[in-house]
Amino acid sequence: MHFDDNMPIYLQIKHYICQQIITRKLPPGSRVPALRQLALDLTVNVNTVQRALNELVQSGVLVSKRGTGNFVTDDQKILQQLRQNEIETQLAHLYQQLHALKISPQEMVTALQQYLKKQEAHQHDQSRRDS
Amino acid sequence: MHFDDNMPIYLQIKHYICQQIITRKLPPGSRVPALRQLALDLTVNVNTVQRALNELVQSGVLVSKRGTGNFVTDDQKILQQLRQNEIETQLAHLYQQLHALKISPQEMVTALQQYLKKQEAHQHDQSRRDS
Amino acid sequence: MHFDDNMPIYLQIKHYICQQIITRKLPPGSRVPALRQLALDLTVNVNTVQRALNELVQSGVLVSKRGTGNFVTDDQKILQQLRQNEIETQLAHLYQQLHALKISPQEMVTALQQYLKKQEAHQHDQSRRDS
Amino acid sequence: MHFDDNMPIYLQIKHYICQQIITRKLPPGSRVPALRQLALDLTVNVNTVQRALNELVQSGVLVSKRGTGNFVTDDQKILQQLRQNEIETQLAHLYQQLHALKISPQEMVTALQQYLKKQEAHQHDQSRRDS
DNA sequence: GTGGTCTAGACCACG
DNA sequence: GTGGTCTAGACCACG
Repeated sequence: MHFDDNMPIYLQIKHYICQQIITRKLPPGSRVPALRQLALDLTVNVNTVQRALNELVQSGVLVSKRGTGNFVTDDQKILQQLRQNEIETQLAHLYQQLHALKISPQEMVTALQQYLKKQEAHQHDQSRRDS
Repeated sequence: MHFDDNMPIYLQIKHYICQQIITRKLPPGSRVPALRQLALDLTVNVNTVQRALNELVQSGVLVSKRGTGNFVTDDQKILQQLRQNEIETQLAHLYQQLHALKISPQEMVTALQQYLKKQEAHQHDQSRRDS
Repeated sequence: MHFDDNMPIYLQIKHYICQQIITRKLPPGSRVPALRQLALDLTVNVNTVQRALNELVQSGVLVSKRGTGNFVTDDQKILQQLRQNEIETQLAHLYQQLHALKISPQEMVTALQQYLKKQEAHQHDQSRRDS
Repeated sequence: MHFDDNMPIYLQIKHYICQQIITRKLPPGSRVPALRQLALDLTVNVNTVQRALNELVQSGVLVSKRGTGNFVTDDQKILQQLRQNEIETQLAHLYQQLHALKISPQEMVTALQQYLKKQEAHQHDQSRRDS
């Protein structure tokens, strides 16, 4: 994983773990990799991972069991919410940014569609080159 | 203006000025408020503003004239590019984030449309309440 | 190192580090001396060195690793380019200056050759005197 | 004329006037344009021009006649020297820079020859496009 | 008054 | 210990 130097790494790790949970790479109730393992995987200091996990435990997304590790909550409500929040946050961010550039809602949608079309074309090229 | 603690202030200032330029609140060729004035307005240090302006000068968006001030370029190519870049960056960010959540392109578009519809409704309410 | 008062120190530092990189005194992938150490060695302020390093990071010549230091890129393309740019800049400068004095390209070459011959003779004298 | 922000403008003006003298655009004994006229031509403050002229008077290249203006010296020795100095300075600068990059004298000559050849080709293109 | 450079020194995130 | 950001404040060139 690659980090953006302009944002605290622990926040980026927190976000990364949330993504894993939302996509069920870390399913409900599953054990999160050990602190030190995560630190190794992400080539990051243990303290930094610790801080990210702490905040996730605080918010109830993770449940810490002393001596055995951290587990993804199996509370469907929290998990549902986590996903909704994440998506809404991203959409709100896009809206706010483009709105500040005086771009109308209709334009936002067409701009996104164009972007996705271009993206698709690129990946087509990519996979053709790979095969 | 209010700053996000999780990002360097000078980058936020840079971004803010770019928005002003894109929306023509700072039209091509116009003078950017004086360095010290900006620092006062934004209640940050002169050097912090300097750094933001400096990077914009480096990239050709602003032109610095010794002893007279900083001016928005009137090179339409650069200004066009600035706008395009800004929009593309935002779309790329949304795409990357939602893609990581395993959301398909079609879903992205419909999610955005729903978000915008909800947004519109809110503002409708807002304006009704205001009148 | 001694600085020319008629040019910003940070640019001179930048140039100095580029030379070290081009001549492989700082080989690809190697660690640049610590920020504070460089400031001590060059007897300038930390921020001044920072600014020089920052611009080299921006241009991809250096890579900054949080908490560990700055490293020379190992991207051969960038390094190659750096060398070429540096040489071309110097030649362009000479050309422009002598051209302004109405000196023809042929004369430039012979003038350079004469200068180098004289230089060589001097160094010969020097080494004879040293031995 | 266009100035390099990284060097004092008065030095650049001084250099510019020297070039005019060496190329006889300002012949020996001729009158240098009036202070205020120069300032207008170069779109520069009067004080800045003044400072450049002062230094040229100090070095004997210009002769100031109270109330009538500044004149180029007609002392051939000084003029000869001025030209020689200028050329030698430029060659010395190139040598010093390329030497620092561990480039041998022979390489310097061939690099210059290549640069001039490329330059010639460009100007050929240019003039063909102009006609 | 205007921007550009530099210093001294604080504080932060990360290792 | 390492780099990154920010502040306060000085000094300079230029207009």
